[in-house]
Amino acid sequence: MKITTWNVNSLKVRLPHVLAWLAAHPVDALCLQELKLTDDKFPVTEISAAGYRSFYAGQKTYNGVAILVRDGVEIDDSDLVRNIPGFEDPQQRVIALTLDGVRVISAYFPNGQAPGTEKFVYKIQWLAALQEWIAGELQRYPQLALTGDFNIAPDDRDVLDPAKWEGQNLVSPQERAAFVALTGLGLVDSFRMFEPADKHFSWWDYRMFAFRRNAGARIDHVLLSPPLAARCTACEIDRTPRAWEQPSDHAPVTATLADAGDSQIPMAGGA
DNA sequence: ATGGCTTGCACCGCAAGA
Repeated sequence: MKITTWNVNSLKVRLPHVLAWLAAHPVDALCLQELKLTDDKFPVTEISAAGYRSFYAGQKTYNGVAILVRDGVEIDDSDLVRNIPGFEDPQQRVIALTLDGVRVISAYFPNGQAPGTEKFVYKIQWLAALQEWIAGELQRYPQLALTGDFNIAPDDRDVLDPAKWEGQNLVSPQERAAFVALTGLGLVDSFRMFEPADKHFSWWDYRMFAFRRNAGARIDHVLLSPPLAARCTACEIDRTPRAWEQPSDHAPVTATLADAGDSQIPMAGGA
């Protein structure tokens, strides 16, 4: 099973990119963020023609999340969830459903603007609500993938110049503590299972030739619960679409899971 | 250096992103 997260920064503008990328990378689940459109404008027909079912929670102008599921993947949408249960919020930032027994969550974490602002306060409150909800979800769904634009660079390897970033939005101690709280629930940063080096990014500012200079940050993540981490064989950031015409400022990040019962690790005492 | 791009909205300059 392959699960991808991609902040597309307007699905209206990026639909051709999404379709082209899916044609080359037929992943099982594509989690999208920043749709920036209402549900009535969601391109269900085009995505269906590409062989994917659409589940989405949109709103006008801002936010909006979706999960595109490849035809043939078993879907249980009886427990489809939009937004964080119990957390009153008009902003559409979360959608979750269950695929082949795997709880897949597409989340668009608040940006936060800057520490000390109202938006930062909202970000911290949202993070606390998310953590509480995820703790419960892990009880119900041992196989869980929390994917999305986290708007958090987990450590100093995840920005180009840590000294310049110190204390700022995306890297502040409060945000990083929230990320550690999620990993404290057992979730594993799948990218770091395979790549210890610094300067691997998933987002680059549109300005100042940031992509060309690799002046970015790693803020898009696929976090896996322990049973899924045990099945994970790769996590890759695809920089290719960032170089396309009129790109999203984020790159897709894909985690690959070996089939259940098809572990890469040889079984002790096997035949 | 609070700029620098890009998007949506709405009516042409603004908010928001990260």
